[in-house]
Order: sequence, then C-alpha cells, then structure tokens
Amino acid sequence: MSKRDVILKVATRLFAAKGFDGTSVRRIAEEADLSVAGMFHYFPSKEEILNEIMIGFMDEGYKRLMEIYNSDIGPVKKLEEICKFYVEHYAGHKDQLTILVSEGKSLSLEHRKVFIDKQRVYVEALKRLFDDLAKENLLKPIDSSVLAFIFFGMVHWTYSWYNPQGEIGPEELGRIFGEVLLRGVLKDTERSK
Amino acid sequence: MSKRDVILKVATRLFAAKGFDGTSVRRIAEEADLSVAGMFHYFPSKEEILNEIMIGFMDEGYKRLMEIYNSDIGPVKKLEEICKFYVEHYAGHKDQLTILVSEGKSLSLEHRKVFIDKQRVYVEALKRLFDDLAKENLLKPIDSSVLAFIFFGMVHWTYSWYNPQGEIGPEELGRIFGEVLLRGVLKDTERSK
DNA sequence: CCTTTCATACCGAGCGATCGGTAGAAATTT
DNA sequence: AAATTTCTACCGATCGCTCGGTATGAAAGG
Repeated sequence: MSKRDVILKVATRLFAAKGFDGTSVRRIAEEADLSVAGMFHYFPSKEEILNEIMIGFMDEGYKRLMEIYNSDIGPVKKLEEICKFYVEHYAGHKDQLTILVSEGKSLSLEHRKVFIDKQRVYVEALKRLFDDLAKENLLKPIDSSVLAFIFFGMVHWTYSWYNPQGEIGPEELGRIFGEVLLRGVLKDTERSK
Repeated sequence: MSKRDVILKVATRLFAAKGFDGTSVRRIAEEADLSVAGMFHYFPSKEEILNEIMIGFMDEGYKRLMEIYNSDIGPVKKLEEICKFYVEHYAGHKDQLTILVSEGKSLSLEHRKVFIDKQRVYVEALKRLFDDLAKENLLKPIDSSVLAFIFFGMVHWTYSWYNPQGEIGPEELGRIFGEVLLRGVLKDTERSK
C-alpha cells in the first residue's frame, strides 16, 4: 500500500469519526506515520484529500449503478438489485458513506460544484428507473424525484444505525428495502384497504 | 425576543450552514450583535449552545409524537399522522433538522449520552407502533427496528433535498411517505406479483 | 426622597493553544 | 548526479475562552 493510500485511509477514518473541520492535518500525518510537511508532499491541501475520498467513492458506486441499470432485466428486478447493491456497498464502506452524507459542505466551491453535479446524476439515474416502471404502467402516480429521494433516504440513513455484523446481513437488508419500497410494510391481505 | 434567543437563532443558522466546528464564536457573537465575552455571559460554552438547540428540538418533536401515539385512532392512521407531522415539522425547521442529523458527534461525552438516549427513545416509540401493527396481524414479518430506521431514513433525509416552497407541499409529501411506507410504490394491480 | 448596595448585562483586550500550510535542507532512491 | 521523499523548524491566523472591568437599573436603608 502506497504512502498516498495510507494517508487516504487514515483520513477517511478520521473524517468519518470527527468530521473534516474536527480533524487536524497533524493528526492525519501522525497516524499515517509522516510529518505534516511530508504529508503535504502527496496532497496540495487538506481539502484535496477530502475531495479525492468523496469523488472516488461516488464514481465507484455510479459505475456499478449503471451496470445494473444497463443490464438485461426488468425494471422491478433492477430496483431490487440496486437496493441490494447499495446496502452491501455502503455496509462495507461505512466511513466513506458517513463522509459522503456529512461533508459536502466542507468542499471548496469548485469541488462542491462537481460533487453536487454527481449527486444530480445519481438522482437522475434513479428517476429514470422509476420512469421506466411508470412506462410499463407498474407505478402509482407519484413524482419520480420524490421516489428517488425516498430511496436515497432509506439507503443513506444506514450510515447512522446499521451494523453489518448484526443479526441482519447486508443481503437480507437489501431485500427488505426492496420489498418495502416496492410493496410496503402491510400484508398483502391488508394492502387494498 | 431575548438576547439569549437571538444567540440560539443565529447559532442554529450558522451551525446548519457551516457545521459546529466550522462556526467560530466570534461569528456567532458578531451576528447576534454582541461581543464574544458578552455572548459567554449567556452560555458557559459554545458546545452548550449546540446542546440546547439539539435537545430543545428533539423534545418538541417527541412531545407531539407521543400525543399522536396516545391518541384514540388505529395504528395505520397513527403511522400516517406521524409521517405527516414529521415532514411538516422538519420542513418548518430545516436548520434544526440539519444540526440534528449532522452534529451529534460535536456534543460532549455527557451531552452525547443524553442525545443518544433520546434517539433510542424515539426509535422505541416507532418500534412500538410497528409492533402494534403486527399484533393486529397487519404487518409483514419484518424486524420492527429496521422498519423504524426506514421511517427515519425517509423523513430525516428530507434535510438534504426538500424545499417546502416547491411544487409538493409538506402535507402532500407526508401523505406520499405514508403511502409508500405502508403500501409501496407499485400499483395495486401489480403488488402481488 | 435620596443614597448606598448589589445583581445583571455587557465589553476591550488578550491568553495559550492550535490551526493549515511552507521554506529549505537532509536523507534516500534511482 | 538527479529526482524523489521526508524532515525540522517555523509562519501568520484563528481558535475557544477568560480576565478585569464598566454601565445600568432595581431594591434596600436612612
């Protein structure tokens, strides 16, 4: 593992635990076994470290999202697969998820522009999927943006409570999310009431 | 409005926009039209301001949650009412919601204990409601904790996207949340497939 | 009625610590 | 020898917070 990657790894852990503003460059350098100046040899600024963490993680997720979206399965199945993927992906990268959710405000103006645009593209992709469902006349008449945000709410919020080592494994949780989103919490016999 | 309340109001706006660590006491004092020392006349520390904002907001919400929970309506209706209340409540207090979601980590150890305990009580209340639904045999066999967190995910996440002045009003959004949570996004005719 | 007392509400100045970041050189690798 | 990596030493700025006060007005005593 390169020194650069060590810095990213350490910073990811610290940013998630204490926040960007609550983490000093001295602490990052210390835990990466470097002097402060040594650390700044690899990154031009503290903010650039944050940016690289966030952009890298988003791009990773988007790539897989598109793979699922472009695969040759029905839209309902796609949504189920996407639920599963995100729960598993985020469960395996809790620190990155925490940073993604909490530290957008710490990015510089330019980086934040890119960040927000990537978020927008994410939401667009989900909206498109819901629009596909609507085209096949499977969907209730609900605004697809709202549906996309409901999805992201459910999934992103796992950062605050979910323990993948607990009773409910990531795959199981992904299945539950898909089920609740598609068909709700009520039993079949009660749905139409 | 007392000077104390002005400080709380200013701090709420700043903490939500820049984060606790990203907001200086100088800035709070300046915007509250006070010297730094003058501000510390009303609060023993910066952290105490944050604590008061968070605790106050949580207690307010919990009070109303219990009113609905203890009211004399069926559990399905209760859940619908709770969805509506929270969306409206949070839509009217976006800064407080942002702080609640983002700044738990900035509390002192003692305050954080209380904060986490209040969160636990919130989740317990929602779990109880889902357990009530299960007792009436209305619910799919899904862990009630997971359902509570799905609810909070949907609702809390509004902090990141929802504009109450937009096309979809708070009451409408609350209704959508209730519908999706209870019955899912699929049309009735497609549910059992 | 007038004065003394006393608590509340503030403020200017500045404390020690820490912040993000850098200059310049030594050490190491190629 | 050249390039890369890493260091020590330090910068100016800002951090949260506190000190020793002052202004004001209400209560208490004469």
